[in-house]
Amino acid sequence: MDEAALVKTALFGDQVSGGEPPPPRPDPYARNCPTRLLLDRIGDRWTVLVLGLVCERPRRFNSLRRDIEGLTQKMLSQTLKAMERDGLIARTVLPTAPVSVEYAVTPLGRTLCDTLEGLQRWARDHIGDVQRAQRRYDETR
Amino acid sequence: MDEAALVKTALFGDQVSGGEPPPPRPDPYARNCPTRLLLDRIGDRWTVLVLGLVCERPRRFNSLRRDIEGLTQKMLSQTLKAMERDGLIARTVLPTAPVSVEYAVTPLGRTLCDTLEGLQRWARDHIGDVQRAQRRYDETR
DNA sequence: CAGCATCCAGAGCGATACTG
DNA sequence: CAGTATCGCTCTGGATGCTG
Repeated sequence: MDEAALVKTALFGDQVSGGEPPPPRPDPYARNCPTRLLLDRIGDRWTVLVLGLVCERPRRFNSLRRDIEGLTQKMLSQTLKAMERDGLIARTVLPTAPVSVEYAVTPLGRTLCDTLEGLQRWARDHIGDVQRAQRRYDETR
Repeated sequence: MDEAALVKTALFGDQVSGGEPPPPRPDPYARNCPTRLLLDRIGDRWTVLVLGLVCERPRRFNSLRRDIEGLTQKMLSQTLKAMERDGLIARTVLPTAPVSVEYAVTPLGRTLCDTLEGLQRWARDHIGDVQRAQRRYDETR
């Protein structure tokens, strides 16, 4: 299937490469569009929340675990690993007595965090509207 | 019955209910924090993309279907319904020959779209950095 | 054209137990 | 403290076929 190949290979060789004059379609909504790639990474339930906390100040594993309600150890572990892989946070092992690990935001992570702040503000300001809309919709069923 | 579309939103019936005095903690990361509620709604694979297109100009069903690569009819249908419920888009049936339906952004939806634009810009500008970080990480395994 | 119904594979995630 | 490993369920979402 060409689609499989497309997803795997064209990732960033994207529309920047190629000698094509005008791309047949601009494809802002192609499988490999940056927005989609980003959403695949931060669209999960925990990444944004963890990033928010780590952005405030470096954090330890169990500190994060405690502060995010409902976040299990497994998911935190998994989330942190993925974020480190994405270059959003940096992991540092401190040579203390029972070993402690610190997670700090990277410069790249911080730029994302700044951007996400707009989203968080929108959520605070408008989630009420959304919920009202939902109730209204549900009533007319 | 496709119950998946209407994910039961205990949303605010959660801890907002009841007659509890003052929340012992401010809980910016509680289960019902606005950011989490928002992410639960737009964190899926399609909502943001659909919103982006509908924001440009009102769109018809199959128009959206064609322009978003890989989007199936089922998911588009599901996504549109949820977005309408959330008050982000409005659905209008036009009395044409073979019936056509238009989806237009609402004022609320537009404010969200404006906010999301920051995200899309970040994605365009930094997704390359993320991918480079991933490769670097994977190589050191 | 604009959907709905059904089937089911796989991802996501919580619960639990164990380790250095 | 900071994780890893495994099990099993739920939910997402793709494929396919049908309707007004």
